[in-house]
Amino acid sequence: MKQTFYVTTPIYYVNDVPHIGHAYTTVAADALARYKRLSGYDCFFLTGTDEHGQKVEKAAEAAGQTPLALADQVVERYKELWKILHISADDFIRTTEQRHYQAVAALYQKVWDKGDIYLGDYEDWYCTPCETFWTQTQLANGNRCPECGRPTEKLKEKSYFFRMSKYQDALLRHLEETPDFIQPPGRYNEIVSFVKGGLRDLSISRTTFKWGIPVPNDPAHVIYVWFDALTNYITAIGFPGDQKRFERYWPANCHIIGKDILRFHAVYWPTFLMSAGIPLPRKVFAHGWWTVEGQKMSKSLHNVVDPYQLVQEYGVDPIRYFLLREVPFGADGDFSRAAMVNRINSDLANDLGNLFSRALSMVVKYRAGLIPTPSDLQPVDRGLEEVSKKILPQLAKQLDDLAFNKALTSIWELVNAGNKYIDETAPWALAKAEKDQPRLGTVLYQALEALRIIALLIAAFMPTTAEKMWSQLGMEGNLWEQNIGENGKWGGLKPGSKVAKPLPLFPRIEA
RNA sequence: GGCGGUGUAGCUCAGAUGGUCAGAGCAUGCGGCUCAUAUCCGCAGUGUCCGGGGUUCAAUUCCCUGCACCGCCA
Repeated sequence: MKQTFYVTTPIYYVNDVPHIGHAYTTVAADALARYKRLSGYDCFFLTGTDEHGQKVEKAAEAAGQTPLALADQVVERYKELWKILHISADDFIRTTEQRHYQAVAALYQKVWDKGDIYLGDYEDWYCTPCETFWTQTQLANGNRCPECGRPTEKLKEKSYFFRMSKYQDALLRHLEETPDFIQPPGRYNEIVSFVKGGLRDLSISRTTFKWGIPVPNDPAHVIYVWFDALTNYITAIGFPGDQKRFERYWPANCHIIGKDILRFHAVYWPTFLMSAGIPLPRKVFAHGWWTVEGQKMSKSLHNVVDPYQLVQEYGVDPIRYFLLREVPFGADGDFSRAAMVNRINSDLANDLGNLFSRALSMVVKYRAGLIPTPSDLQPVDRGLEEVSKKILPQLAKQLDDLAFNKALTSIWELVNAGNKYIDETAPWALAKAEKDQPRLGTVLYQALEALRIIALLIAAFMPTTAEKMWSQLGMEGNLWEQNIGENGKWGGLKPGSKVAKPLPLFPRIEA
């Protein structure tokens, strides 16, 4: 039986429309999922939407429709974007689905049975005009509403609480025993110090709005955001009904999230699970934020990057490449047109695209498009193979660390080696002499073989480009049925098969 | 206010029990090739490794302190 790998994105809130930040998280998860599938794993990749809560309720009311109708529309936008970005999610979960109601109720019941839920008073600051509760820390100067600036008043409501404080020591122990539980390391330290600072019990229900999952034993309450939302990770793999499937994929190998929701994933979620007696996810990875041309992305600055437009302008694979190559996953990055154009032109058009183009052109020109049979290998030929042999194990490690930028840098070692190889062997010179024909065959074969392996290795990052390369190289097997370990070995290219006259993989962008 | 982190070539960053540790990519300049999307290959640089003090035979690397920026918590 295949080893499993379960990776998730957060579920995105339907009160927001998709922007580059959502795309970033999801593209990263997709690259990881694709890589794991190509490495022989039975991979399950989950994304979806978070649809409950007061904001959605109010937005729907303002728009004169039901919350669900509003959600239905936004959900389509997410689904459409994932299609455009070639996201290979295995499931798309919505918190409004029946299966999720059942899962949340079941989780709640387990925690309740453990004696970890009690009814208490929840105190917060209420802005009457906005009908919104704010925590003390969210308030503007003088306890004013951060949204409208008007004074707020302290209100009390009944709420069910989760005994999170009870799990402080257990969580701390788990953090100490599992230093890679939270990534990157800086975030781990933050969480450790947060937990050491003491955990308070957590309010997990509300009575001030209706749009949510009712508390099983007290339907006057709805389950508050995180208890509802986080549960999606177990809903989608069969909790609680399909125990067999659930146990197959749980615990998740990696929750990929933005750094803004780290605490909920690194503290709330593990303690919920501990209480319910469910194993903890293996890893939570919090990535950074993108600024835009050096500025924070915000609605008021009107600089929110629209992924649809981006894809239209630059193409899917260049965007995916840029997002994963430009910045170490976990660090913040700047999204600028100049950086983007530079990456596309240098790495994609000049290095990879041109390598593909020059190699295939020579096969077409000198060998009528038929892949030649290699003969005796010289040191320079073996040198190229060595590069490919070297980077394979590196890649596996880099992907395990979600070091996408390093992985791509490694793959580009082979791209660069390919260009250098062609330079050193000068096939155009070999083509002139009859006696050099066998040598020419070897050289062309080696160059093309490097490209075949490159196609396989970039497939997780740039699926469409990889497919184009694969088919233009005359490969018959389905790219997605390959195994990097097996088919990443040198010599998979079949002599005699026909290659196509190359079309530019990546057009240069004139700056 | 408390605790983490960061500060290295024009730009983005990598780097080391303290002693070939001063590096990569991009940008710049020069040379080479011509198969290729005017692409590729080679060569060349420049750096008070944030400031100050200390430990040491030796510190960019360790310690203290100052400055700047960032994160988490309050």
